[in-house]
Amino acid sequence: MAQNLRHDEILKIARDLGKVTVDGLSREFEVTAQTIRRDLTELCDMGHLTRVHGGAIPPSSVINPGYEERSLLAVHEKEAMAQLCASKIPDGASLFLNIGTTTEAVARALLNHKNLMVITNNFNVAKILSTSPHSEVIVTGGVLRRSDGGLVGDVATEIIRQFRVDYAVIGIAAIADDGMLLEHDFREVRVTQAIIENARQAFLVADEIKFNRRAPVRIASLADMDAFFTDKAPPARLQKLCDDHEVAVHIAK
Amino acid sequence: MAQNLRHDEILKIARDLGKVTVDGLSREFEVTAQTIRRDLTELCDMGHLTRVHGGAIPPSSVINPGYEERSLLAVHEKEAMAQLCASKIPDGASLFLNIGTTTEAVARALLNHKNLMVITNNFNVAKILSTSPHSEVIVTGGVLRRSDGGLVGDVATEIIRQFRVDYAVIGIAAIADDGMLLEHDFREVRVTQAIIENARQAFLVADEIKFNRRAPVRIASLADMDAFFTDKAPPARLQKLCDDHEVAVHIAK
DNA sequence: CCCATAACGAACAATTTCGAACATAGAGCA
DNA sequence: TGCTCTATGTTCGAAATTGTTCGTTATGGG
Repeated sequence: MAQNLRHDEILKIARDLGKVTVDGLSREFEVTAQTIRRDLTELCDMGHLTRVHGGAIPPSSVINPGYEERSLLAVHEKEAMAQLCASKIPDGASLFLNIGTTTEAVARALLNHKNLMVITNNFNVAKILSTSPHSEVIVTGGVLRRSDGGLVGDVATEIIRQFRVDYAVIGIAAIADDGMLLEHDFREVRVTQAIIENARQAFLVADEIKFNRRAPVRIASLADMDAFFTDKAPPARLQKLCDDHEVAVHIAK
Repeated sequence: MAQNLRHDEILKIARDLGKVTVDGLSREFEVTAQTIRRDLTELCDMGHLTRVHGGAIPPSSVINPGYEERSLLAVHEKEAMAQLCASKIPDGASLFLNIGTTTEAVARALLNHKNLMVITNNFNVAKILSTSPHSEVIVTGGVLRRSDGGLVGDVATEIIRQFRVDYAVIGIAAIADDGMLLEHDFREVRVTQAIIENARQAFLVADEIKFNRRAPVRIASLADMDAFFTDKAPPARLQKLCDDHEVAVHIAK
């Protein structure tokens, strides 16, 4: 990885000005445009810049601050899982969707459903579904957590208890070996538990990554779910747990 | 993924000013209007802006179909009012913002303030302010009303009562001759009243149009406000009411 | 209601930028 | 010295962007 002399400087300029141009840099460093293009190509491959015609800009500075990278992880798998999950939810159903990028994917997959009633503490889910004229969206209150669009706070629990819905669609941070569902933030525990308690059926949606992750806060057990949507066959122990507790396992594609 | 050198900057300008014009941008970037039109078309296709005749505005109301068709003129006046109102709110303040497109404009004008704490039952306001890393946003829960992004429901009142903030920024549907502040939906009455009660100062923001409108539900009186921001001098009777009750009247431009 | 004006979008031409391939220069090393 | 390796310059056809023109469509004023 031969770090180029210009690279640091280019990044600095890009951050200062919000952009760099091939032409400007080639004059600045007194090299040919082609050399600058090669620099920019490398910097973009490393993810430090985004290439545009005529130059480059810092990666998605306005388009979607920070959040995008995480949601880009395994887009296709998430999409397929979400579609599968959505296909099990009929038109006219009422449902909860909790915090997490996975549930956002489900929200997108539900855009063409009709007459849904969706209750969510996920600001992004509300944003997505608000574009569909077919469904009613109810948002729980709370502090808006910028990192993931979560609405955090106890009021959510109260609002959720006012409903008794058909489905709960749950996304989580990690699944332990023994089937424990885990989250990072203890404030979400009660909310998610309330969601599970007040739904007739609970669907867990979690991609393979969650099998190998850790998180500190215990929310519930995989055994409490009615269905489990994922993208790869789960480890044997989890599969057995599902079999023992009659949790339907759906693997996308 | 057809990103362009100008796109990022156009979005920034649109967010700062609440609008962009084809003419203004073509001068700014020194390219022809047609090129700017192409840029705007792409940004709109990606959903980052909403096109209007002569320019584009942030899609703060993807939800609100009527709003998109309004002319840039109205946007401009609202913007001036909003800027004026925002200028009276110091960094570090806590405030309520209620439902209405006017308060959305104020939210945009507040984007560069630091360390604000904003409590709102306006989904669009939350969306706008969530892009700023400087402020904390708290949303009340409720049913998401697609027509204007309002969060409707009684929980809002409860949440609001948990706070005692510095400023309440109130937008309303109409002002009667005698200074009554009016709304269309009775469900908003208690929420807005709670907002006024729990703020040290109440700011009313309303453009000229509101003087000549009618609405059925009484919320409060202009006399209860501490300041009134508008874009044209109000009718004599209202002006007198303000004078009598020490309501500061601020007329934009 | 009609008209003048501005804004719009499509099509085409002119220009700029891109990336690949190849050439060149200099550094490091046996 | 002769060799290799890397960074850079050069050239050129392809692709993308931009400017121009023109007929169509909104908007605001009489």
